[in-house]
Amino acid sequence: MTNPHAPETNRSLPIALLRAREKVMGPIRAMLADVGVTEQQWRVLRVLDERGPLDPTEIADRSCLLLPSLTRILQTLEGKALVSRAAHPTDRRKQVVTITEDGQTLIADNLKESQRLNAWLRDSFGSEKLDALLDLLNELDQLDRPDGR
Amino acid sequence: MTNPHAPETNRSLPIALLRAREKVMGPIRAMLADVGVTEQQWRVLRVLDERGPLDPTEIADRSCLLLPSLTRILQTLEGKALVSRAAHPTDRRKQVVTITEDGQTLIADNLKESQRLNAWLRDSFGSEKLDALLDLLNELDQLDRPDGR
DNA sequence: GTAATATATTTAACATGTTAATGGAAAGAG
DNA sequence: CTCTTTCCATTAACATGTTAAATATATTAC
Repeated sequence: MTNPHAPETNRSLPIALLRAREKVMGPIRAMLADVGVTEQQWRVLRVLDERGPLDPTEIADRSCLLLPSLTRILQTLEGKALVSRAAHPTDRRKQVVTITEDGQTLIADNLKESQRLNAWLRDSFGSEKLDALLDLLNELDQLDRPDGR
Repeated sequence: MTNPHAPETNRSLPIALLRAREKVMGPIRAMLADVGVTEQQWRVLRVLDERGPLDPTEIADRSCLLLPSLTRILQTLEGKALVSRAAHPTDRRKQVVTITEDGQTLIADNLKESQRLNAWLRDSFGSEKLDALLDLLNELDQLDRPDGR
């Protein structure tokens, strides 16, 4: 059974986005499960690794997480000693989150496999189609919603 | 701030799918919140309304939900008297879930607004681009994953 | 017909999504 | 300077996502 889905739901954009995301994330989740981090924890670690120490609000924006979720994720990551937190030097409302050496090691150990999965996607789906898809998704993201939020 | 996202994350397919989904679902969620049902509960009700009584496994497949989630959702919907459940006539492992009149009324009362939001999307994004996007997403969904699952 | 296997659904446990409310700290208005 | 407002982060409460285990029933193999 290659495609068990009814034709009508194939034309529902929310469902199509859901299925596509599951297709892409499945293998990545499997890889991360072996290391003991979730997809969201991985996103946070990568942001911190790429951009250096950040405050939670900026982490949330860059990793597409809501702050309440991020709060819990940072607590988990701190418990695993993959990140550390310090008070902001001037603004005492903020804090500064930094990836630890253990965190950087975890990223380094799995980046190659992650890139291999990306390469698989680009190869099997086609480079032109992948770029076209990304362009369309980014265009869609820039629409103004009817309720203006 | 129209587009606060760093350029590199715009080329990450999982993130792009996440953002696009949020863009499309935001207004729908707002509409459903007024009625007191979640996005997932709405999907279940629509499937039952369109296809008639079904067993949980088929509902899960058609509404893109995992069975443990669906179990809880059906309990909630049954508590709200929007669906009813009965034993399967021949196979006692299965059950048959049916949408109630209240459930059908809820669908009818909100279908027009839902269609209005779909029309907004098609108008503002463009009919050709929307179809192209759906085609690409469906193609992506038919790839075989490298881990074969 | 019984044992082994497979299927349908539920439960459990933990993580995240989502909205609202809270508490503490900075910024602005007067 | 004080009052109000805004901002940052957390907590709370409830719903769902995800994987594994449990339960009950059906099917298959022998």
